[in-house]
Amino acid sequence: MKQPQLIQSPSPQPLYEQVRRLLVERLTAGDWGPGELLPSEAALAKVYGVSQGTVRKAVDAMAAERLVVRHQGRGTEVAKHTSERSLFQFWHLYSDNGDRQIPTSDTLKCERRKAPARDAKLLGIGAGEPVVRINRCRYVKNSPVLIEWITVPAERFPGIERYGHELPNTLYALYQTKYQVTIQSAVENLKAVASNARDERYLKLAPGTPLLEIQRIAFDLENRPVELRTSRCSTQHLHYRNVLD
Amino acid sequence: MKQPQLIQSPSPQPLYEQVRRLLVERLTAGDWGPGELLPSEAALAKVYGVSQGTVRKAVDAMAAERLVVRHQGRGTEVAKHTSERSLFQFWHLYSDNGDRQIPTSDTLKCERRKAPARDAKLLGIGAGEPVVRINRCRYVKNSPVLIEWITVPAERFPGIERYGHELPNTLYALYQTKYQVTIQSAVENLKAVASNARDERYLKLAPGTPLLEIQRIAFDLENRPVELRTSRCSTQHLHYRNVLD
DNA sequence: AAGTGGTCTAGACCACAGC
DNA sequence: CTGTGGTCTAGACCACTTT
Repeated sequence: MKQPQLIQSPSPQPLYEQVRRLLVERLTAGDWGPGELLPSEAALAKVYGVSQGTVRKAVDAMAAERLVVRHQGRGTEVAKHTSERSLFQFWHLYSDNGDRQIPTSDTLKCERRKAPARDAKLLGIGAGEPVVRINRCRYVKNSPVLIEWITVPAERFPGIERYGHELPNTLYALYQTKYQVTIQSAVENLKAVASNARDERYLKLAPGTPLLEIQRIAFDLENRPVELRTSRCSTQHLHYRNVLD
Repeated sequence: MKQPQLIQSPSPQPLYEQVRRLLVERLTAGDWGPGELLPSEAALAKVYGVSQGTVRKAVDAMAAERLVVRHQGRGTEVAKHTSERSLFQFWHLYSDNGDRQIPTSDTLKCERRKAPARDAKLLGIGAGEPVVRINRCRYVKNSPVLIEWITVPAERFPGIERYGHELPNTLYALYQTKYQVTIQSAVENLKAVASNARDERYLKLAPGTPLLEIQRIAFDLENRPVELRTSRCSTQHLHYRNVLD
């Protein structure tokens, strides 16, 4: 029988924070899968021996982090990596006319290899440990807009290289459903760079076109780095939008 | 005598939302200036005829928007545009070595003119209405890193063109202290572009260097657009960092 | 010591979803 | 109708800052 994991009132951490941590742990452990409903606030309050208001504050925090989605009258759902979420949280490229959509993908390469020192360091693994490297070209309305390289540790995604050209468009949904890895946050570094011959061939560009290069590190629920992604993008008809507030 | 502005319980808006709006209004009207303390939660609860918990939720929301800063034991302070805030909220360029600082500025031009149609539309004013246009070159450790053009409506910033070369480095603090305009949020659109002769002269670049162009629209407390800013930035030694979560 | 925000509780009532 | 989250209250106690 699972015990209510003693919680004490006079402690370094507020109660709602302790509850939040316990819930995130259980969520990470897979006690409730993406799309399922958490127990009701009243039930959780009883389990942890705190008031419903305290549970509420814990769940509010998780909702703010988009770990969970509240539905009045229905319950609180564990967040799923739908294409919606990918679009709103992880896709910042807009057409200049305002359109916005997840582009389609062509997988160019997908193979296992040893991690270069730099990638290994960023992923928090040992140099030379196996990673899978994916190269894709992505299209909006059948026009190529960017090429990207993705590196993930093979250990967290066993056999992912076998998907090859069958890799789905929204990788984060695959990570979540097939490998129980939920991408929770990311950091992107942007630079302007000149296109090289390879860019020009795939993106049909004139030599030396300025490109936007986006280097992303994506993190799981426990803030461990799980994916590196470099995208080189023509901004002739697109722009990267960022809201500061 | 100012009346507690009747608040009714069964209404389209939750009470805490009504309180929040009223507080933001008074804040916009200047009832409390940047750096001052709001009345205590208990006092506000009495004024508006609601419980302290409801005021708390309203103020929490304002704190989340960075309109206000809470200090346990001291009170709740109206947010100031310190260089700190400018740095954390509105400055996304990092040195590749990780450093980060507000660059110094040289004002190249600062003059009144009629708003071009495009700028007028973005600023929500009539075409041809007066604006002030500022051109600056900015430096990190005495190296030029970007040139920027800033356009503000003359009506909101009367006489700002007379600052000329005396314009301070952090304009948003000037807007707030001299013109009671608090920049609250902004939207940035980024593109990679090729440098032109002017860029190359000021930034000491080779012809056709790729630059990061950042177009920003900044909004005040009431979400009205009050500043347009275009920055062209060499990303040889800098990058634009964005955190997604 | 007095005043402030921060946490926590218990309980009431409302709005909505699903049976 | 029942169960869920959403709002609101009143009051207790704690932690911190200021006088």
